[in-house]
Amino acid sequence: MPRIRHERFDCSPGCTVEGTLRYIDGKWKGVVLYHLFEGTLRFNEIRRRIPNCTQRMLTNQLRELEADGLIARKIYPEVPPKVEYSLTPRGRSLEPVITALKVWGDANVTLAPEVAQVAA
Amino acid sequence: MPRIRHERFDCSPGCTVEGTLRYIDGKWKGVVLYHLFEGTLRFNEIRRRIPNCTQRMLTNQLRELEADGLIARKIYPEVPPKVEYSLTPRGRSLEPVITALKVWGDANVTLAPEVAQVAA
DNA sequence: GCACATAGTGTCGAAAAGGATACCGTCATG
DNA sequence: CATGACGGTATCCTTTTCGACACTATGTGC
Repeated sequence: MPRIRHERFDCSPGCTVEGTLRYIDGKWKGVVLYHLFEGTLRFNEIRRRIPNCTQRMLTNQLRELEADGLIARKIYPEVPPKVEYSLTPRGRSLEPVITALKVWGDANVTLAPEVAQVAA
Repeated sequence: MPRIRHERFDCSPGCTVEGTLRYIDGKWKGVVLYHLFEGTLRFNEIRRRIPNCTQRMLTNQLRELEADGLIARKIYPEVPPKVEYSLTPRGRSLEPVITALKVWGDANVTLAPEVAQVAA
């Protein structure tokens, strides 16, 4: 269930800002979208890219993104199961937003020391 | 206390995206920032602009924004008390991000029917 | 027969976020 | 004397979020 920040967006006038946040808020949604910008991925491919996210949480986040019309879920009736996730046009339209977030973050977010070291 | 989305931003590679979200996540932060883009405001001026936010929550959000270096709090030693809030340069640098969120929201967020009616 | 991969679901519990309400001191006004 | 504006705190409680862990079904390979 998505977190309902405000039942109605009556907090004027930043309301559509909050409205957008509602879509990408969720602990792993930003990262999931980020990876899907690169192309269609299967469930476990996403999982391997986000090792800190539990299976249950990933399923949750994917379901919410799907319910919000940002990603598409395609099931192949095979065994073992095969499910592919991809962005919808609406989801892809979020790219400038994610990019803006990333640009600011690259300039302003200080990584934890040990992470910065790994990156260095 | 700010919501710690990840203790360390090791969720690569969308990490700085999440890092930015961490700053503007908080039920009323987006709206508060939005109002402060227009200029310096006193506590109760902000309060009146966001009637659905309780006093306690507003104080919380302002404290977090201040701790994150996004807004400045200036206290005038007067009585009755006077406290002014304004954006720091770092806070102002978030404007393109908030704008990106708002642009997407304006295009993609459907307002609740009764709110849309009022706006019409 | 056993483990493994796939893509999940169910249940439990801890922690965090957020809302309601009451309270604080000081000064000005009526 | 009571009320209101100002900028908060303190306390309590509920809701939401999230992580841990176990469990499911089916088919393949050893």
